[in-house]
Amino acid sequence: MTTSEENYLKVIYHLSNLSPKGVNTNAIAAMLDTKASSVTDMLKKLSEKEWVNYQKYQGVSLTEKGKLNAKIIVRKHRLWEVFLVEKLGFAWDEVHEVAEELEHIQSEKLINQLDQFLNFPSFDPHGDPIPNAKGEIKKIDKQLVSEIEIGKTITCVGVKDTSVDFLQYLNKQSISLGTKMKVLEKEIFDGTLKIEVNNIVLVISDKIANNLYVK
Amino acid sequence: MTTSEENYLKVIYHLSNLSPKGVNTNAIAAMLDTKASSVTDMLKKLSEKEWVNYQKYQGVSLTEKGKLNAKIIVRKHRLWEVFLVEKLGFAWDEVHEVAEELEHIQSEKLINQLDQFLNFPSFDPHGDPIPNAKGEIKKIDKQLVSEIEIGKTITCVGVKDTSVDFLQYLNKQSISLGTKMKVLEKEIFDGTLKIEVNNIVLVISDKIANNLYVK
DNA sequence: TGTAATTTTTAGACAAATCTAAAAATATTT
DNA sequence: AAATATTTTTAGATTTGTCTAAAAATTACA
Repeated sequence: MTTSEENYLKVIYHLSNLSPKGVNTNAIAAMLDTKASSVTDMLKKLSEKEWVNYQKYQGVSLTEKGKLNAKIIVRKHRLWEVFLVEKLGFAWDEVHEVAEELEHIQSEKLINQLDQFLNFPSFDPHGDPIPNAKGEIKKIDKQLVSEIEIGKTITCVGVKDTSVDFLQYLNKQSISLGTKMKVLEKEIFDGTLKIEVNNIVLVISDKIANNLYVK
Repeated sequence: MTTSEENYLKVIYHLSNLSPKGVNTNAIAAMLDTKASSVTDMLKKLSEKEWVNYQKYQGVSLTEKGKLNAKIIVRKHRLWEVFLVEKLGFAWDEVHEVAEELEHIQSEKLINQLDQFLNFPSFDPHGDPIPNAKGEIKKIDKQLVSEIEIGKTITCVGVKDTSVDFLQYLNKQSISLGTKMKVLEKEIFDGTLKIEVNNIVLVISDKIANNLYVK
């Protein structure tokens, strides 16, 4: 499997959660920062290898084989992220780019030994679940801050957006996994929230509230 | 720098030690398992980037810039080998292939943090020196077993050939870095040696004796 | 439901790294 | 030094993944 093929499978896997009936060519192109025509070419190739179900103009979905492959790549990505943070002292906003490269290293032994070395972690530094060697994923129930009712005390367990900008915003507010907070007030007009974090009252936009997972 | 360019630089670097006046096209092709014509193409490209001194039919040598780049790749390769053996429990005959992939990951921070995590090792699992971040290499004096005079007691400090076949031969004889041995007898006719290792008398061919470093 | 807008695909081209086959340069041998 | 052998380079083709521009299909909407 080439690096390019792996990137396509991973993107289709992630987009499948949002549009389960079929992923659009343009959506894939946007995620991979490439052109729709390039996506079409690759979809034909992936289809021949039977990793995706593809019919002209109808979007794609992963086959079982393709889904397993995708999960293995996600597994590798997230395990490397844990390694970078836990062992090499990277911050959670510094790991993505490097993990994008490391996830393509081909060695089953490497990844299983790494898993063991890290003590079989279930979640990566952004709170996302790590598939096991069979591709099985342990799900936890989590909600977006925007869905929490007023007065509840909650704990940060993950982020939906893992962009550097968002993570660095959270750094600035000293919010990380495990941080406790309380929803004080909701503004109906624009979805703005007032929350208490680290003994400070913070106003967060609906965009923030829609990208922070809590329990 | 592409993976392919990095592989060429690394090979030219290693071959330069053997033929300092200029590395041959065919020698590079043999090392990279490719054709001479492909090598010529790449040499032109490397020359344009000023990483090698190249004149048609005259062989190549690395420029200072090229040599530094090559040493950084060697540094990465050897640090990853240490990681695989020390942290992930790989054997010394299992690391080469994976390190060949890992050496191409592009992140200065990654490699310097890894160096620190491993406690700034000076040698890889085969006894080869690890260049520091500036490309400086600590040399130790070591000799081939074939050069040792009869009666001397010596310690294994490295291997010249790092092929799986040779390393597994050494495994079979329980020879690893740090193993002590004594040269008992030399056969003039074919260079065969009798040595004492692990309280056993062992007959080794001149090929073995020419690939095992001791001190 | 027919027209316009959008999405997707096709056709043909390009860059990187490789290959084969043939030509050119260098090295070796007699 | 001429003939032969070897090494290296050139010329032209191939593969992978990408691109642009145009055509085709689908979707939106008036």
